[in-house]
Amino acid sequence: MTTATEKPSETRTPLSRERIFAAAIELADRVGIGAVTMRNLAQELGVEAMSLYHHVANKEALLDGVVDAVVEEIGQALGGFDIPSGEWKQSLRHRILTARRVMLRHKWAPAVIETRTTITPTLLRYMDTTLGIMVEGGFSFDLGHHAMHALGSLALGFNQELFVPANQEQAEDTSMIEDLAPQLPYLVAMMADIEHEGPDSTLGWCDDQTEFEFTLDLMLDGLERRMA
Amino acid sequence: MTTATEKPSETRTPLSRERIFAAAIELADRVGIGAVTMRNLAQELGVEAMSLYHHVANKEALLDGVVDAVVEEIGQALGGFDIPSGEWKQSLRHRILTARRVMLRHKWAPAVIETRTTITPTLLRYMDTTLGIMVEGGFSFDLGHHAMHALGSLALGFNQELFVPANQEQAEDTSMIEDLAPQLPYLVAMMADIEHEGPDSTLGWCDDQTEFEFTLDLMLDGLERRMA
DNA sequence: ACCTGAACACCGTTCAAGT
DNA sequence: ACCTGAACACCGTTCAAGT
Repeated sequence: MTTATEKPSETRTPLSRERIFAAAIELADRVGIGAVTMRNLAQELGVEAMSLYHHVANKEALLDGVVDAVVEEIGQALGGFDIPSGEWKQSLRHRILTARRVMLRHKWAPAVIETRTTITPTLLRYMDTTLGIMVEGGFSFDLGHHAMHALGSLALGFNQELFVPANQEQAEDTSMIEDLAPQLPYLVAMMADIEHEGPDSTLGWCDDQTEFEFTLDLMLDGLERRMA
Repeated sequence: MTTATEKPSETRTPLSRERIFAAAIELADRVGIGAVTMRNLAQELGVEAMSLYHHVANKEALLDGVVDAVVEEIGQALGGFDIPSGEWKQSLRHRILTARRVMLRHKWAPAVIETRTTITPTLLRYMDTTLGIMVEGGFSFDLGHHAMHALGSLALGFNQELFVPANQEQAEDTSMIEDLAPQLPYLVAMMADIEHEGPDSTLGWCDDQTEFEFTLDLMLDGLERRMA
């Protein structure tokens, strides 16, 4: 598959942190993050599990590296970590929507990012330029600081969706809601209101992109007001 | 310790879902969620691990029950799931800050909640009354629906803090930032700006409560504007 | 109806050994 | 310097068996 000649074990590409992280991302994209175990990952690389420990301290360090590589990918999608010259609000909006597109390629990434307890160099650079966009746009450091907290994971392109259905059957199983309907007048009324809009609307009608942009604009508008 | 007489194995309290969930919460509060294994939890209840499976289908169902119990605790802290009569913005603000106080008692809960893929009855009731506050306050169902998405985990009292330092040493280790300082002009300037405010300010100066309320008010103000 | 013990198929990781 | 194989101490869970 690769351009390497097929002579086995002759000039085997040596392991490296970059190769390991790239393989982990590829594996997670293909079979899910749950299947990214040290043993599986090693097999993917044609190596024994213990060989990985020569390049990463442990599994936590592996996941740190994976997150770092994903943020690097955001940087590439942005054409580098520069501060664009235009208006801050538009720059920030574009940056966050770009990050979101990268996250949509790696649906497992938000969950992994949220388990991290250490920051990575690439992420620090990403945070710095994000703050830079705001400061160059007229934010005080104090407001910029609050804004970084407020945007939170949104700045990395995801809004933690609580309770995404694990599978299709689950998404279509409304029996619990039907049982509880008398106790849920507002949710039931909301669903009725939405069905009124179109016959193909059901409980799963929410459009993620729309909701993401609604939240993003809610915050950007609020920040703009506080700046004034 | 309990009021039960000490006669062993005579009138042992039978296992129940409620007892199991309560014990799991107590154990998580005391030793962390990572130590809540089926074996440890069983030992805490004076029973074998396999006995738990007679009451919960598996570990996922256990965690679902735990989340349900935590939401129930929010309900109790609110004095029930009723819709208060006052102004919507104040009611919603109070509700969310109350949820936050409960989460501060169970610091592991946000992470567990974010791993859930099924919704629970108690959570549905909590969501319904949250929506109810907005609708009774004049929101359209459409705006209320967007608002539920926008508030997201905030409505349960937490704002996913990315990269909380795992320990004290890590929080005080600024060597990586110092190495990268030339590439982080805005973060460095922000830190300098804050030190200017007071000599005891460091990188860890952020006050969680303040940041939480900033984000909350940012969103509530934005929703108020969109309602008009 | 409820609980148990042994066993299975996994984990991440340590260690001593190979080349 | 880099990789390996066996082993250890854990997991969640199945199964057949007890009372």
